Amino acid sequence: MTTIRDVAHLAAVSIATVSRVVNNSPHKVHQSTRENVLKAIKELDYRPNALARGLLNKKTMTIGIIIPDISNTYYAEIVRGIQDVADIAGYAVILQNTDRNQDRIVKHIYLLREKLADGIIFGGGIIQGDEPLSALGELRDRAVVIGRHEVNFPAIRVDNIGGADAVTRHLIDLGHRRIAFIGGPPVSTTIVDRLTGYTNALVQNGLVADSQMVMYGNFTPESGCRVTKELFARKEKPTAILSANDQMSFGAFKAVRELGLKIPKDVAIAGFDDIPLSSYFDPPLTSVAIPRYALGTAAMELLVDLIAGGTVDKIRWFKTELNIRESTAG
Amino acid sequence: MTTIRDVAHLAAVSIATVSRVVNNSPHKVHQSTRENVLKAIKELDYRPNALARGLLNKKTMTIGIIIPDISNTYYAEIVRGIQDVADIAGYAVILQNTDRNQDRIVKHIYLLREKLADGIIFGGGIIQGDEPLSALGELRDRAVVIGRHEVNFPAIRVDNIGGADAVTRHLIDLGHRRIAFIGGPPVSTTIVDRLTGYTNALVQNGLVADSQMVMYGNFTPESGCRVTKELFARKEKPTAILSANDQMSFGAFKAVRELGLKIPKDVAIAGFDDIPLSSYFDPPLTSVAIPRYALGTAAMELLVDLIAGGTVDKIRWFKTELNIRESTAG
DNA sequence: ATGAAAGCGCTAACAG
DNA sequence: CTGTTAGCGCTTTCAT
Repeated sequence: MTTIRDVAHLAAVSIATVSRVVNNSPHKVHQSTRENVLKAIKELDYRPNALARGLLNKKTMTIGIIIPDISNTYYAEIVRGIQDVADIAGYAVILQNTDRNQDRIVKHIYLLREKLADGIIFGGGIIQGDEPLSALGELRDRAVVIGRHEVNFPAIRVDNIGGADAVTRHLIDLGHRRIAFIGGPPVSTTIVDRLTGYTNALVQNGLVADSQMVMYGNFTPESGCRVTKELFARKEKPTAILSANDQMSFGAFKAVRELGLKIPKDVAIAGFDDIPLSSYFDPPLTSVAIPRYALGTAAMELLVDLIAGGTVDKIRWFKTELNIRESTAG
Repeated sequence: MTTIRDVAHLAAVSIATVSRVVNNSPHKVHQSTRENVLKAIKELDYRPNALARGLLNKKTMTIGIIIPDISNTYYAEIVRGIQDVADIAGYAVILQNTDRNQDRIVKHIYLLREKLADGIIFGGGIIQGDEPLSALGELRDRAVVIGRHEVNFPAIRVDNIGGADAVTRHLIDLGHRRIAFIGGPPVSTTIVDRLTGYTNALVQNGLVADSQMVMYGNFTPESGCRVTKELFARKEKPTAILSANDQMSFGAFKAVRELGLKIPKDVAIAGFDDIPLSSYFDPPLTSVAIPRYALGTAAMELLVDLIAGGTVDKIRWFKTELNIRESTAG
């Protein structure tokens, strides 16, 4: 491995001069000296050691992302947004999956601290309790969260209540009165908000929020299918189903097909997320779109600000968008 | 930030002793001393600085993954596999998206080198030319690739030829004679292999490989839809379509529906990847499954070996699996 | 069993 | 304009 010393030797200058050239230091370096150094650098294929650098100036140009699961498209697109901004800003990104396991969250926070990450983004899932907080240490004021959390870090939030309200109203406007809601694990604030929006819309339109009509899946299509079948095994059957993500909606599609019912004639179905494939199902799915990629870019931009200036207490809201398709309409 | 020095002070020992305790060094440390140190560590919430460590022993416990696009499920699951193994082995993972841009690949390799990554995995896309190779420097023998590349690093490969052959045979066995193939960008070795398998199967069954029947999309459902419509605008229409990924198959579904044709009665459709939603479409899609997650875990295991022992020239093959569903069968 | 000290590769005063 | 040097936090001989 070639070091700054090797370059200094070859260029017959001191290591300080090499450092100045490498860092485009304001310190003046004679043009010819600079060229010599540059030539030596190229010849030796020299790359400054980022560890040594970081050790000195406590800045590693590395940030960490902590998310539940990268293989979930939702988070993957957030990460993509984060990455793209990080890339431009010159940050490397360390990715950590947690599977919503609090112990792993804490472990990963510590790891990021050891590596002297310049900042951290909690991309989803829930941060709760004191442990993660105390684990953060000096990273505490270099953290951004996406979503609604107990902690009050600068945050990127989505108007899930508004989104759920809008899609529920849409179903009500179509004449539906028995609208079922399929949630995910009820610990998620996202789910809580979507359920709240749904309930609000019902109540404000003079309908009863029947707890019998609320079921919980686990975000997979399988669970959507299973839960839908349960719903239709009741005497009071729904005429519309809103599920907390598209995957479960497609499970519902399957269940409904197997029951011999038609969408949207016999039952209307709507989802959340608006994944790219939603318009390719038959019928195309009505869905509440979340600007996932933008969530990521915004989070990283916020973090860059935070690292640079120490801005705090910012919350940036994102709106959802209701994309009406044939699974509820035509 | 608390350092080893602070701990030494509080525990009234030397920093050497603290280091021994922290690293469970074979060097004997008296039990009572050890306990004192441990107490001080806990009290100060001390975490060893990984940069300083890495600087000294040239080992950062960090590896890099270079992939085309994390928001693509295919790669996301590979990354997940890599991460899970990395996590257990104690490695942090730096993720880099390239969008198949060679300049970014090179830039990211350099970055990983600067950060003294212990190893690197090329998770997809193509590594070509000398530039990436020379950029690797000392990382050259700490690299693993997934897929078939010009470079000959230890590799994880998928039997795409066999997979394409199997699904094509399946279509032939069903009586199809005009089978179209929708590929992705033809630079991809994956696509080349799938096309090869398809062609082989045709030829070995005495059919002509009609170049008119081969189209190229770009992996999106939109492109699948567009290309399928083109196919059906010809006089010689296909009776079956094999596409290089499921996304394009679903585009084909849409095109076929719009043409008023029935699947599989009028046209059979099969894809590659077998994404989770494939069995939720109507009809469920026949698809060649790729063990994405296993590809990731295997790659990371290989890299761990490489870092540890310097094993080389290993290639590990993975088989595909043909999942027959109603889009081709009954 | 413990400590002192060298030095990993680099940057930033401080001299000259 | 260029060089010398201290020291970032840590591990590891080498002494004691």
